This record gives sequence, structure tokens and C-alpha cells, in this order.
Amino acid sequence: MPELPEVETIARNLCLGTQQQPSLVGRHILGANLLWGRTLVEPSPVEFSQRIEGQVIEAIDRRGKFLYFQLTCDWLLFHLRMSGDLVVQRLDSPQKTHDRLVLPLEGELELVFNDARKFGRVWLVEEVDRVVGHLGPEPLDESLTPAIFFTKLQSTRRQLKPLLLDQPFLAGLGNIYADEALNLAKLHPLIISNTLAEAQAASLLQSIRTVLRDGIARNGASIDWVYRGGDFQNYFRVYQRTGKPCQECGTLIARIIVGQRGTHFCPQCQPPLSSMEVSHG
DNA sequence: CACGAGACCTGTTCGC
DNA sequence: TGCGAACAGGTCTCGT
Repeated sequence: MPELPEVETIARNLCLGTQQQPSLVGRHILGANLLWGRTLVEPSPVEFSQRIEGQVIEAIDRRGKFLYFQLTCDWLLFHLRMSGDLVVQRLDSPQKTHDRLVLPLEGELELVFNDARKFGRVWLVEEVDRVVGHLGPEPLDESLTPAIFFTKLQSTRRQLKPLLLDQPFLAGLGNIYADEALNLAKLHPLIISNTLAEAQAASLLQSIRTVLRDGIARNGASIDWVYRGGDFQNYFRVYQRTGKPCQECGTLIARIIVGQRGTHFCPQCQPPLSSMEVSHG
């Protein structure tokens, strides 16, 4: 489900609190109730319960699509994959159908990991890089300069769409924001990365940042039966707009399969060749 | 190295 | 109405 803006929104809400729920920072974790075994990658369920009990939540943040809780001694990490969600509720609230892990907390609260499709995963580790060390740069981190991004695009020969989804290449983009960024940059999803000119690479990086910032500003997107309170889904340019007119040129949005993922683009605004080749052809 | 297929899962929507 | 197929915000592994 969630991509960078949705995970960022969840992390902020857990860290800062909302109108409906208090901040979790500074609270003791009182135990653990694992309801679906495969949710927990490591350690064993018994060791997980023993180690996490009594630790304090010191900080909550995000790296790529991973949510992490910095605890007294360990790092608690969640990956929500397609359908995972983290909710705070009153202690001993009625269990819901897809609850996978419940952590009772100080203050009559509990943190619940709910995940219909069971793809989501949880880790408790001493060294955080064991889980997130393989990730590429954060797209919103200014230390990722246009020059560095251009060099990275030059270093491989892959289609842009699958490359943007590759977390070791760049951390945080998923199917929605990859399609939105390519449309904003006016680049066809099948363009080979090392054929981009430096200006096009800079435009792509700028577009990625624009769609991610817009997504965060709107608290992420809420689609299908999963509602998170965000409304970025009302501002999609191409995603899930197959057959509807492009807002720039009126051409009907097309949908193709790339790397087994539905891929949405405007055939007019995003020509299959890079714009340099088109302009000279 | 790069790509495609299959696996992991459940739920909703679409087409006949 | 019913039923199977297609589809879903993700990632891993394996074969070519």
C-alpha cells in the first residue's frame, strides 16, 4: 500500500500525535502479542516479547518505505508492503480481522499492526542497517544532487519505470509516485536510463521531489478500501486514470504492463524516445 | 547484468 | 445472482 508519503504521514502522526491519538514517543512498551507468525522476521517470537518488554520508544521516523522506532536498546522496524497499517487505540480494544501484532503501551494504549494481505513484516534488531542498509538515497535529501542522480542514471541501462521502483537505486518510490513523476517530467516509462541527457535527469529528480512533496502535503493517498485520511488520490495526473483525458493535452491516458506492474502515462506528453531524439528526428 | 515469471496473501471489482 | 478472472500502493527468488 504505502509509499514514501504515506509512510511519512504515519510516522509523523505516531511521533507527534493527532487530534485522535497522543504521541507515542517516551512511552514504555509493556509486551507483545503476535497474531500471525510470519509477520515477524526476527528474532523468534519468544525472544521478541522478552526483549521488547520494558523498552521506551525514543524516536519514530522513516527510511524509504520502512517505519522505524528507536527503542532504549533496539530498533523496531515495520514494512507495510501492500496492505499494512499501524493504528493506536485504547488498550484491549476489540480485535479486528486482520490484526497481526499488538503492542500494549503505557497509558492504556496499544499499537496495532493490521495487514489484510499478510505481506507486511516486522523486525527487532540491534543494528538498524541490517534491515535498511541496502536502500538507495532518500529522494528528498538535498545531498542527492542533480549531478549525482545523472551519474546514477548513466551507470546502468534499464527502463526508467522499473529503475525508479528499485529501492537500492532510490528509496521510497512505489507504483503511484513513479508514474506521477515520469508524467510530470514528460518521460516515457520505457526510456533507457543512460540515454537521458543531464537536463532530463535533473527534470526527473525535480519531478520526483514535487510529487512526493505534494503527496506529503496532502497526507498521502487513500485508495481502495484502505483509508488513511489523505486525499492525494484526488490529484493523480495519470495513476488509475486509464482512458481519461490528459489534463495537459486531452490525449487519453494509456495503461501498459512494465515489470508486471500496471503503468499509466500520456502517449502525447511522454513520447517513447527521449525529447532530444524527438526534437532532432 | 537485466528481464520475466512465480511466489507470498486477501479482498474487491469487472465481465460474461 | 453467480462465478471466475483480473487487479491491487511491494518485494523476494529463480531461471534465462
